[in-house]
Amino acid sequence: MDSVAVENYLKSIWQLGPNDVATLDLAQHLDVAPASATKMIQRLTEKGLVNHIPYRGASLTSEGERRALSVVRRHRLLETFLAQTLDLGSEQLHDEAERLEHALSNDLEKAISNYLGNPERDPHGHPIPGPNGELPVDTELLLSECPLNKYVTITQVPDRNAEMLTWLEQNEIVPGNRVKLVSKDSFDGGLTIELGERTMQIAESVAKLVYVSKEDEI
Amino acid sequence: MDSVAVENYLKSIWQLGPNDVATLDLAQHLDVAPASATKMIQRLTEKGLVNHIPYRGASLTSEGERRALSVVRRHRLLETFLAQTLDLGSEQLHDEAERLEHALSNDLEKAISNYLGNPERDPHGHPIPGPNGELPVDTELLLSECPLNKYVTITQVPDRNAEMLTWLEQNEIVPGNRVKLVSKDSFDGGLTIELGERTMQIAESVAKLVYVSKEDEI
DNA sequence: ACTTTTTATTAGCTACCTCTAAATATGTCT
DNA sequence: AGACATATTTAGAGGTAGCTAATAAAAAGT
Repeated sequence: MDSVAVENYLKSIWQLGPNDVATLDLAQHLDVAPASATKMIQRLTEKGLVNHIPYRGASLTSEGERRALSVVRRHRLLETFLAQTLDLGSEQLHDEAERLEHALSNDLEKAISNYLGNPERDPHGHPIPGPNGELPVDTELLLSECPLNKYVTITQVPDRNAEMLTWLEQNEIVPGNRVKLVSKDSFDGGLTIELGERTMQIAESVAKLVYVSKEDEI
Repeated sequence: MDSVAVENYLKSIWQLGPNDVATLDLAQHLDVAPASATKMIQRLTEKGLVNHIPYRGASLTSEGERRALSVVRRHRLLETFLAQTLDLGSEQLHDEAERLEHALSNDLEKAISNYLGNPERDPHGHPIPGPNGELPVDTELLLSECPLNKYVTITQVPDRNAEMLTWLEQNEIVPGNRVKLVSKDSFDGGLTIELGERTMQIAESVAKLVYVSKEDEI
């Protein structure tokens, strides 16, 4: 089994991918020194989990991706499980799953998935990879890039930033709700959206993390 | 925070205690080489978690015990939580809790305890230490040492050996059930007990791991 | 094209936790 | 008491993962 560190590196490379990931980005994402990231990239390359072109970047091999998706699956199943049983703040969910994901056995993963009815989305709307790493083809688009004046349904919100998540929730930007993109400010990239009766502004940096779907399927 | 290894050593010393624990016993309990146990005992002594008299044995300091009990609390809360939500085989519970206990944050521990109504026993009847390490005074006695021909209530069964646990369950030796000790075979230590309508034999080695209570309180 | 800045890698060190093999202490048996 | 067995510790080494400081490569600016 992969160590906690290895699992975290694989997951981070997956999250920052699928393009070649820069060492500095990876190091910052994991809050380690760049030299540590280089070292680990080399170890992972050795193990055949990562392709690395020195001074260029790193990407996952198919085996590396398989293992990364296994971590993501465990993470999202745990978020779903904890959200359903305990009722924790949405922000807390992520942190707890982050710790527990590395300690989840195959059997327990199955038991949890089963208990939840083998869900395909976690509470933030993120798709849960299947047991063998299958991810549904993503027909969704970013809120920042969706057509103007058309109602769309929010499908995914980011879960990594507790502050942002709280803000999104307070503004009812949660999976399932419908919004309409009214205008894009070409100057600073800010977006104006209509949400129920309200009209509000949302920064492009945030809109780039929210996925929506034109169809009603979620 | 303590590492997984440190937490496991502290927990093992607690389980094998409260007398001085021999290096070899500790090593076997943790499935490591004796030299590894010596090294760790020295590290723990350094940290003030263990008292060690070389060539004699190791025991927990009060701070060491506090931390050990915190691990035990997390373990038993997790067993209770998993037993209540998922329904896993009783044998599986222990193994899963063994992994997850090291990844349980304070907040999640509280949330789980709260969700369960702050239970005082896990599914095997073991008392769950309080948040500050309080353990109820144990008024219970071993099945192997209880008075003859008196009905007693089973309060605790061991959880560390899956095989034994299955056997105990099949024979309805589970917390809550009442038994009567009919006779002790002074030759090999085997015990004859009455359980409902049945009479059966139980080895002393097993009876030494089962606790019973004379009163009805459990 | 050359210099500067940014990014990445290497070198060398530390801590943690493990191991085997060798040395030492303790306990037991005669 | 002396010898043998058992338990414990020390010595020495290896793997993982982190760090800082120094070096090297790539990208950007003038």
